[in-house]
Amino acid sequence: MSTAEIPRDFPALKALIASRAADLPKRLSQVAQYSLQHPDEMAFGTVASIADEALVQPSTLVRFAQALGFQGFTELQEVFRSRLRERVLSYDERLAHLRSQSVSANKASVIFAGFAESAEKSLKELRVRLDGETLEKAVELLAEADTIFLVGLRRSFPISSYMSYAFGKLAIKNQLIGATGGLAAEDVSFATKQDVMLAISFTPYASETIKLAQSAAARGVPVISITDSAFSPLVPMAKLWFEVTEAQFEGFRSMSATLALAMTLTVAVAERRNNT
Amino acid sequence: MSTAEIPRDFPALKALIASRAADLPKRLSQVAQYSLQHPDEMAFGTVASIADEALVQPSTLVRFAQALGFQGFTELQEVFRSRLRERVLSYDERLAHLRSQSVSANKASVIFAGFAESAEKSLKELRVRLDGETLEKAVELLAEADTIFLVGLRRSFPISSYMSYAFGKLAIKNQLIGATGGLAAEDVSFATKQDVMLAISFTPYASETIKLAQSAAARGVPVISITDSAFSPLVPMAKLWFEVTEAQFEGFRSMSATLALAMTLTVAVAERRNNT
DNA sequence: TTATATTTAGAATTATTGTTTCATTTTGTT
DNA sequence: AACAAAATGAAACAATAATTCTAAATATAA
Repeated sequence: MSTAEIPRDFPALKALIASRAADLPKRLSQVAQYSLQHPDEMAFGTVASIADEALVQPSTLVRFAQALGFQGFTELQEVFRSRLRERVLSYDERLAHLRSQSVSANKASVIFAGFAESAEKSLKELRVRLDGETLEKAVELLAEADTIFLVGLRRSFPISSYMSYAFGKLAIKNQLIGATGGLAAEDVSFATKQDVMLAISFTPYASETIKLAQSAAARGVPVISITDSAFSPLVPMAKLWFEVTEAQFEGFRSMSATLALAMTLTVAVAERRNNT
Repeated sequence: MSTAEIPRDFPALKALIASRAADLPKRLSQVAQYSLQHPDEMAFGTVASIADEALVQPSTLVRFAQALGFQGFTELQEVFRSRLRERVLSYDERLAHLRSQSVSANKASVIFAGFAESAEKSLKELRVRLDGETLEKAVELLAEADTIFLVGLRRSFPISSYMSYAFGKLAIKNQLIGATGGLAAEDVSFATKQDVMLAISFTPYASETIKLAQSAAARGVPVISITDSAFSPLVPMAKLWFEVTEAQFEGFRSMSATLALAMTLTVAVAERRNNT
């Protein structure tokens, strides 16, 4: 153990824990992980309460502290507490810092703040707008589908690919269209009335998405659309449709609200299927 | 004293103390003043240490707490502690509340609220945690890269595919790995020291992502990681790394914060290139 | 001024909490 | 498979800390 430098500030402690965690015994590395994931609890809790939550014995916490070079748990806890003390202070400092910088220098963090802001705004808006009944109907329709065809290109592709991944994990049959290049039209031609197509597109609407949705609808395949306005070309042929208006920043639209809706549909469909 | 409402949150407590301070006995109002001037000490200190600093007897602190309607000092201290973890706590509480609902009602709109909530929590947390300097360095590194290699599978694939799309629109040379099946390792083998790899992976880390990042790093390709903990296997070989902890709901993690970070990197790199 | 009520200080008490010990289990090596 | 070493869990122990109690001091009212 020698007389290694014992960290007195949180960032240093974090680095130490992270580096040591791998070669620590099982329970101790379990504590290592817990400690970085629940730093607040580490700061305020008692040995017993923390041990309880981390699913270890109180003595393990003391050993953990000692393994890091501290005399006991109390000394380790002091570092976690210092983090909270500093955070309150650095809040004001951070703001002052941002204000002074935002004009010129630290451009990237300003951009991040902008994207975070627009994501939050989009979420807030969809919370208000999203119609519970449409949602229920969509879930029901998707739950009864044989195969779910997911269509989304360009900007919408992350959404459809995420849904495909999630449906896959939940053992729900689905077909992701457009992932592999030019075979989209052929893939979709297999869809029948027992299937459902979920089409996702935003301005400027990718023409291929629209064509695919139209041809599917023409053959009687129910289509559910996620799009950004009532005038969208994805609306007319849709059996059900969702309007999601994402806020934009620097010309790029957030996707948080759409993603939240996508996750909702995925999970809700899975639950619906399990309960019937 | 009657059964007045005992404040559980700091703002309410502050108001109560301020209003009562005047008509409290000398020592008690002395404590009142101290408590609002040193809320951190009130949160962390012991009865003895606080009494010492406030120049009163320990018992006075207990009487002060009781005069406000609390059972003892411990109960009062809990409110001061809550102030320091307030932000995070109230989010978790809300999520816990939603989770408890979803078991019974199982309505899709409840699920949506849950995902929206966890998205907002993730964003808020990353706002506090994201280090401006790391961000700047990452932008610089990416801006100077010849080709940007994007590695992200499974859950991270939506992120990397979005970045690939956005980089493409911004005319920044990039290579999306893993989109087309088994050629990943070969694609990556073209990367040189002039390129940069951006690797994205979260628990449970896709083994292929890790292998690709390792082999690239071993050949001297700078690697930037986006991952969810300091223990991630993507951290050791990374030149720079971002920690993004996404809140989860129903076993599915939000991706909003990661996406916001991805968009930030994309746009910031584009701007950096245009300005030099 | 005197009597009464209130407040306070300091010690005594009770409770809680951190630490240590030791038997047991697990892990790694011969 | 047997042994040694390391790690772990449970409980006992020691310390620390919160609370209560009592006597003294102070303020208040008659």
